[in-house]
Amino acid sequence: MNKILTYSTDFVIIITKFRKNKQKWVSFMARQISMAVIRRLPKYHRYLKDLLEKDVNRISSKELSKIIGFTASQIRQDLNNFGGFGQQGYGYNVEELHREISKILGLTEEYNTVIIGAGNLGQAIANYAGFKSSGFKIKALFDINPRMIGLRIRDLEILDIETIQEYIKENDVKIAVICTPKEKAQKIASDIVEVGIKGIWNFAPIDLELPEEVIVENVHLTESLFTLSYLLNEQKLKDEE
Amino acid sequence: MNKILTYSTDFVIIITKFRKNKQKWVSFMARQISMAVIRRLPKYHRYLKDLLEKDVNRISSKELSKIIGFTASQIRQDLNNFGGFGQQGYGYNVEELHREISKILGLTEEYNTVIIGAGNLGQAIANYAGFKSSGFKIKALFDINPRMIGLRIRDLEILDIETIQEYIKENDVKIAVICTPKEKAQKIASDIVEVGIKGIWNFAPIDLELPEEVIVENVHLTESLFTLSYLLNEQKLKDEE
DNA sequence: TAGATTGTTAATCGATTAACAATC
DNA sequence: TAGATTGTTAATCGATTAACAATC
Repeated sequence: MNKILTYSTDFVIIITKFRKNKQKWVSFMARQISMAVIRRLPKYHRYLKDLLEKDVNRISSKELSKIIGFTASQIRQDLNNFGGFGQQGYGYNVEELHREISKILGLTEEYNTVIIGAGNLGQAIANYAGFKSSGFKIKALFDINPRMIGLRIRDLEILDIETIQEYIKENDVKIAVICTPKEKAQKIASDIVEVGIKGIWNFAPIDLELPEEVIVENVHLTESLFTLSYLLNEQKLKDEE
Repeated sequence: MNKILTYSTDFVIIITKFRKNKQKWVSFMARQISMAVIRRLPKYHRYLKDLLEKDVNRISSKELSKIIGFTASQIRQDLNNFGGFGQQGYGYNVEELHREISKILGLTEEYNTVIIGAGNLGQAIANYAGFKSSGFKIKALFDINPRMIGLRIRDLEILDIETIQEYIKENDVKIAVICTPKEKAQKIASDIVEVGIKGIWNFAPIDLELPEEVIVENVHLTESLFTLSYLLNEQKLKDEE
């Protein structure tokens, strides 16, 4: 009897905590969302934004299927992982759905961010417009090359890599973009995680070894290029038949 | 009887054609290799190169599993899609396997390549070292901005986008890297495919609509960044529990 | 109301993992 | 030879697709 009382008290606490926030509730229930679904979310976000800009205000899974290329069934399954955003007989409200997916993607959260490596790629990313629709705020670049230190990319200063740990602590930086050569990447990653970095957007061609609670998203350009190479070769063999 | 004769003649021709090239034979048999497998190949290639550089000359699927993070079973399955590269009781010869995967990836094929869009990203890619281990030969950059036309990035000239169709035809260009704003990407892609482009490495945040025989490999940076954002948010909710 | 379309369960398909005979 | 490890078949797991009752 005592046990049942305890359980139901816990249950009331949980229900109260999440009543006003369905997304948190769903996350708490934590039927782990598969990476396959997660990686489709940004694409939904992009297509919904396009629709918004065309002043479309409602869309059915069937219509969306036609433009985005997933099956209608998959679209409904995907969205239902996060809540019932649609309405029978009507479909989905484009603006609402876009807003909800923004929230699910965490685009409303802000993160102080630094770019490590101020070479061509680091500079390209510093100027990258894609950041503006996210909560990542670029604060500075870091480089090892004395000739670069002190220079500015737009309104961002290039700082000495030697000072990065201090900077991260003092400026509450949570995210880093790694654009260094692969030889430097692991050491730097370990160093910055030590002082509070929670997530890394990694462009170095290496698989970083870090504590599992640190989120690493890789952009392995070589792997993408080699995949292109494979597919070209395959197509070529097909043509020769 | 006639039919059987015909069949067996065909068979002899096929066998003869492919006797010396197992990879072509396997491709011809065309049990379609899944994208999941294809996208793992560059990672095998990278880890095998690392092993080569460390003068390791043999490795078992079990050992490789430990460093690359796929199961030993998956490694053996993956490799066997392309041929029996291993030896019972011994494992795989690192140098041979690396060479074979290079061939499978088509890294030995050469492709004249152009970069379209000479902004930060286009320049970063023009300077990108990852190309050197592939067969993609960058010949020129193209831009719409008159102030950029005529400038040089390393030893590459920036040419007028207006002249691109002509250039592609005259220089036997087969591959293009698209680094333009998304508004320009579709039009340019259609234009260049018209004059012989076979493959596109697309950095514009749009899904290009092109004939199905054209190979498109997308690098959608925003989608990668938004995935990072999602995972950070998820981790945050976990921490708050 | 009738038609449309969702949310959700069940069926199918494909990819990963396990197991083991073959063999170096 | 005995031990190790592959290549490959079978079992499992997970993701996608189909179907349909609920309901706007």
